[in-house]
Amino acid sequence: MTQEEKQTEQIIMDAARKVFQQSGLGGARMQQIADEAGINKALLHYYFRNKKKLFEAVFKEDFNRYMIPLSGILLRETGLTVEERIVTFVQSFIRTLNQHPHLPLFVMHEIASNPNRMLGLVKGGDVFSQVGETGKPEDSESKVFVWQIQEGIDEGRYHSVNPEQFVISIIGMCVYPFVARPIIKFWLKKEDDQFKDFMEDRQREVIDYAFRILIKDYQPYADNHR
Amino acid sequence: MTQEEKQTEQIIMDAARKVFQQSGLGGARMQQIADEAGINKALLHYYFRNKKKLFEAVFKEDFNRYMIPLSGILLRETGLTVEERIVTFVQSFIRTLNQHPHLPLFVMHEIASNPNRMLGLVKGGDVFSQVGETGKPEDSESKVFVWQIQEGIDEGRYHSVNPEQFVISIIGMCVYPFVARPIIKFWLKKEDDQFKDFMEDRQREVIDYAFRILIKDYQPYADNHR
DNA sequence: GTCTATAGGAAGATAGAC
DNA sequence: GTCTATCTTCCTATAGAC
Repeated sequence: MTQEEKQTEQIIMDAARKVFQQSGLGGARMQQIADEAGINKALLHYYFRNKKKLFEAVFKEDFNRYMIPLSGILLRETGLTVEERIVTFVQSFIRTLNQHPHLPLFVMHEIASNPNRMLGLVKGGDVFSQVGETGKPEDSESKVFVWQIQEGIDEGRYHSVNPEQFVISIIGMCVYPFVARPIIKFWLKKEDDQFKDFMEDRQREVIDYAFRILIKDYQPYADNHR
Repeated sequence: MTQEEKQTEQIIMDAARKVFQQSGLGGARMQQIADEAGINKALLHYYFRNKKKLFEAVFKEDFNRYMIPLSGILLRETGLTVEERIVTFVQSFIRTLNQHPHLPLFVMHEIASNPNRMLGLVKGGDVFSQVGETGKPEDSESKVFVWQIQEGIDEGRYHSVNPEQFVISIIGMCVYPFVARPIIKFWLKKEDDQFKDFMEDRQREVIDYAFRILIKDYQPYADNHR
């Protein structure tokens, strides 16, 4: 693949990403993508054969480049403690999504409209995939975090949360504002810039919430200084 | 409007809802809706003139019947305390969405793809709408909950959270699992029934989290009994 | 009110020149 | 590799019979 090919291919994918994120697979128009890329409709087919293949290329790239690494912070075997995972995850997650605010809704919507095909697409580089034995058979690597939390509960350091519910809550607190972005912008009367600032502040806040939910003697720094 | 008209109209809307929720406005096909309703394509146009109008009817009904009342529990002036609001909201919300799991993603996605038109559609019965003076001018009724929380913080009963961030967190913890339903089902290896049970359990858990984030001397019942 | 048949147009995909 | 022109398919929407 020459340098020029890669460049055009990338221009097309960026244009396609924009249109697909706005309109979804069904609603997107090849003409609109071509216009956005400043090229011709026929060229889209030259590079990607058809609309579905173009979509899958975009989706796969998004999922693998962003969703997988981010989930990995929380779920994969990394040697991090529970607390480190939470801090790193929340910060990386919100910062990344602040750069790509349309990503979550796009990914969620397309997975929902065809779970098997979409989840099938990303198998292989998948955080969820069943990998080798970890001494805890019948379960996947993606449960390490869950076990770590359970351990802390058993040792009496943590409140007795349901680890799976807790994980979903952290992710939810981070993702939801982006999914509901237009509503929140409307409710809080914020423009794009202000929303971004609001989400920057949110990092501290969510970490604080997560720790307060989980850790038994948690005393946030802010409590004595606000 | 006769009884029969209303019935047919409702059949069409139910069919349309199903198809729109699965495919979005752009991806939905009038033929598919007609099939789903067990009637003819032409009849759709007889009742709703065109696709866009049919879509708007469905969207508006969903939003007004479910989203507005639910948000109202949390946000509107009702005489409830903060604690009562949280308990009622989380329970109603999760129970309702357990009946209509596709609702949030549908609503969010369509608002995102055209915020002005969609948010315009629901103005009037809107939780966000600016209504009469409440003694706190320049702000809307939908901020009552925020003020209540601020009051509790000032009185030293609550931790010093950012009230807006806190509200969004509660909603996020409730909504996110439904938005990410296929992924979560996949990750936790749950079927529809098990997911439903998981969400039933989640009610207690989220209320617990919310209280632990907010209330200074919160001692959950479960802590002494698990 | 409900159907069949079809007009009319939009959008994906291809052929072929350059 | 990139374009213009065109084919073909599919879908919305309407006309008109019953």
